[in-house]
This record gives sequence, structure tokens and C-alpha cells, in this order.
Amino acid sequence: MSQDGAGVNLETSLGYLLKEASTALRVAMEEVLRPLGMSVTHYSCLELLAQRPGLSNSELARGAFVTRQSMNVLLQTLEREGHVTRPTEAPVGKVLPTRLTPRGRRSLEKASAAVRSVEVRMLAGLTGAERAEAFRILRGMIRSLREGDGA
Amino acid sequence: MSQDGAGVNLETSLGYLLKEASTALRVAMEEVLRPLGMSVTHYSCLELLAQRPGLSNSELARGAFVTRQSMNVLLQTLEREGHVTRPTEAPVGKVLPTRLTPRGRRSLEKASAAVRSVEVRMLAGLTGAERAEAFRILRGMIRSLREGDGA
DNA sequence: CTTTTCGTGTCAGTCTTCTGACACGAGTCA
DNA sequence: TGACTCGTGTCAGAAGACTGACACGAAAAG
Repeated sequence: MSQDGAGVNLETSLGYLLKEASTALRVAMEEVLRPLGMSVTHYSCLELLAQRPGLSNSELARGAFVTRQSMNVLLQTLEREGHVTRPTEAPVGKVLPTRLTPRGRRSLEKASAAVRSVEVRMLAGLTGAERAEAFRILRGMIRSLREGDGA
Repeated sequence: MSQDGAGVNLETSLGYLLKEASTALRVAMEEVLRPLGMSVTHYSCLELLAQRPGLSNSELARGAFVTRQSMNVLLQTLEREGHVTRPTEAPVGKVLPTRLTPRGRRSLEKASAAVRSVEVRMLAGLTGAERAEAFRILRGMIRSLREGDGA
């Protein structure tokens, strides 16, 4: 019932499986993040800032896979809640470098632990070699997909 | 600058890479689907119906990774546009089995071809063995993630 | 047969994210 | 110097998806 030559066979499509895996991961993350009052984008933003302090709104948006506009409203919330700070004046150009506050850092610590547990669970049945292989393959897919961008 | 033992290292995180790949795929699909006036969920719904005619609203929702409510409004649109049909009365219970119209099928054909080209591009640099390996690994991840569901 | 559980379709309201558009500053190039 | 491109921050409106809640029918459990 599913081997019509024309269609994309959902049962065997790597694209569909990729979406399925990504959704499962997002659901699992939401599950552990909800008790902390945090969404996935929320967390991603904080984690990005921890690893690369001073990132701009646009850079954060790209890193969290949302638009600048969406990231901006998120940053406003995070700023209001005291998790991050942005200068009122741009030191150079229009870019407003964002930084974590101590409170934001504490908040991130719990979230990070929760997310790490999810990732550990996801990778539980995989050997080191398989993880490396998965990493390599996914990187390749991304590169191939983006190649056709400007073409 | 990124090897603090506590955080989830974004550069080496398979979870992050998974999201990145999934986003790249979605973007690429939106790109080829837009000229056809179709969104990804739109297309997913049609493709599901082609392979499993008579699916209910709820089943379609699960297959397209959205809620019943979201799928319902989409189905209303698709019905209004004449791409699908649903009986006004439920043959049994409350379930309304949905089917593609010839018009829906024609519409899907173009979309399916476009999506297939994206998937081909994504898989371009991969050998058959790698694709099989990717399939196996992703399946494992999904299973592991869902295991902790009811725990 | 009765009760309970489960899945379904649907209504209503809210929220998040996106698309479109604008002005501004920095860097590039002639 | 001046024109041009590029990236950025921001405002406004629209679209899409979600959460919460309800009634109903089927299937399972008693």
C-alpha cells in the first residue's frame, strides 16, 4: 500500500525519519524543561550565551534557528526576568551584545543538566563509533542541503 | 571557549546537530514548496493521504507531527480548496475518513516531485550503506527518546 | 447489562513565530 | 569623497500552532 513509484515513501524516507527524530527530541526536551518554566528556544538562547558571551540578537537567532524578530521578543522577556543584560546604547554600530546575568547562569545550570539527561538517553543504545558516524552523516546532509541554496 | 564541563557543548552535541539538520531540511522543503503555494504540513497531509487513504483527522495529525486542532483547520482549508473530501456523517463512531480528490492528487504529484528532489540532494554525498546506517541510528534515537515517556 | 476508559471531532482563546517593511551604521569599491 | 551593499535592530500585522475544555461513540472491564 505504500510502494507507488511516484510518491515519497514515508516508511523509508530519511527526511521523514529526520523530522520524526527531531520532533521526539523536542518533545522530550520540552518535557524536562517545563518544570523549570523554560521553553526549548529559551534554553537554547541561554546555552548559546554561556558558550559565546556577547552574541548579538541576530546571531542568537541564527543559532537557535528562529528569526531575529522572534529572538528579539524572547530577549525582551529574558531581560525583564533578569536572566540577561543588554546595553542601552550600541558600543559600535547597532549591535547590542547580550550577556548572561548570574541569575541567568544559575537558571541555565539546571536546564542544562536536564537537557543533558535527555541527550544521554537519546544516545543510550549507540556505540561511540555509531555516534561519530551519525555526526558525520548529519553534517553531510546539512552541507548538501545548503549547497543548493544559492543555486 | 566551549569546553566547560557543565554545559551541553553545542559544537559537538548530536541533539543540536539533529535540530540543525531538521531545520535545514524544512527550509529546503519550504523553498521548493512555496512556488506551488504549499506549506510543509500541507504537503505532509496530502502525502499521508496518498499512501494511507481514509486516514482520520487525528491520525493525520500524528503523522504530520501537529495537534488534532491544527490538522483540523488545515483539512478545512484543503476541503474548501477541493483537494480532499470528508463525509458529512461519520460512517462509524465519530471518525471522518479523509480522501484525496483527483485535484488533490494532481497537486500532490508536483509537490512530491519537488520534495523528492530535495531528499535526493540531501542524500547526494552518502553511500547506500551510510543511508542504511543513518536510518538505523535515527530509529534507535527515536526509540530511546520515547522509552522514557511513561517512566 | 452497566460502568469505565479511551480516542475522536470540535469550539474558543492565547501565544508564538513568521512575513513584510523601515531606518541606520559599517564596510567595500570606485 | 560618495555610492552601494550588507547586516542589524525594530515596528506592525498576519498566520500558524498550541493549550484547555466539552460532548460523543466505541471498546474494554466489571
